[in-house]
Amino acid sequence: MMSSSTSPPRTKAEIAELLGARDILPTAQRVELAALLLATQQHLSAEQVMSRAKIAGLVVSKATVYNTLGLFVERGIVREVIVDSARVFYDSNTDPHYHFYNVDDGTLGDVATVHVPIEQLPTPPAGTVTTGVDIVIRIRNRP
Amino acid sequence: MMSSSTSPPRTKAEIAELLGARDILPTAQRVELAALLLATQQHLSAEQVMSRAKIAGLVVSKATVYNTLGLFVERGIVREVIVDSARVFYDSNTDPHYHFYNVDDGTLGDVATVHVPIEQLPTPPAGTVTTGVDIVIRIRNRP
DNA sequence: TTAATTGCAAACATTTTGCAGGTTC
DNA sequence: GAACCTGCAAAATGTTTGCAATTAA
Repeated sequence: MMSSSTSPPRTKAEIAELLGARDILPTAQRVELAALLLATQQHLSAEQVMSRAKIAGLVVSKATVYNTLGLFVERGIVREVIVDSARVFYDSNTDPHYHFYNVDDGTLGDVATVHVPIEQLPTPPAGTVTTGVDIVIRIRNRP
Repeated sequence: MMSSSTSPPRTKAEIAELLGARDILPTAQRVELAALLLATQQHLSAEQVMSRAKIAGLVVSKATVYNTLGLFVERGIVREVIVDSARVFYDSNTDPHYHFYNVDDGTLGDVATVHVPIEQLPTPPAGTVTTGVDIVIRIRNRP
């Protein structure tokens, strides 16, 4: 199984291939948004994605940014991070890991799973299955 | 230090006292909302609080529910739980613990900290301090 | 009586949706 | 050419706010 710690796809062809592998029709907007998102390991809100797209000269509407981010989450291209009721963050690192969330900045940082060794997980309630474990370490700038 | 696992305050006088201890003026709406919230250990969204208040025959506006929940969070009467981008949950259990989140139901369950033994926490980035650790175990109903 | 609180409605921010026009295979 | 995608604007959600009327100490 390939890890997203592999160096990011660089060419549009590589990105188109990556999208195709997840049954995503690689339209111009999707390829460019994926290129933007996957360029580095990062955590961006939808609004940040839009502003970076605009800065990069991309022609994408707000609706398409939201639709595309939703599709990318559904297909495992990026991961949703829920730490703040005000907005969703999209994480280009889909490998298992946890997060620091700076409530002063509104910025996210990665925490490798090895840094939070968990001895055991509780059994989920009867009739349910565990689909994931999210750990958020909330931090503040020191006064 | 008192734990919220103590049996809940029952009388309005007890609740008023509890609010007063946190420098919250115990108005009728606040006392009734606190009584509703603290009756048992539970996880309610603002909308659920409003609907239960209405069912209980309370006279409270939406603005007051939101203002009061915000105040209660700030003063440690209840705790915010962020697991879903669509709404905030308010947890009447303020003792340290983690959560199951059933994404099918939108329901929360408690997980005692002893059930997720963490050997160590990572050092927060320079210039920051850790203010809390949230763990959410996402579950789904078995197919 | 003076400050604090409430309620209503309007404002907000984020995200979703309907639909006409454009694109892809 | 059939299915799918995009963009605009409007709608939907959940939450916050301005302000006049009410209540608390």
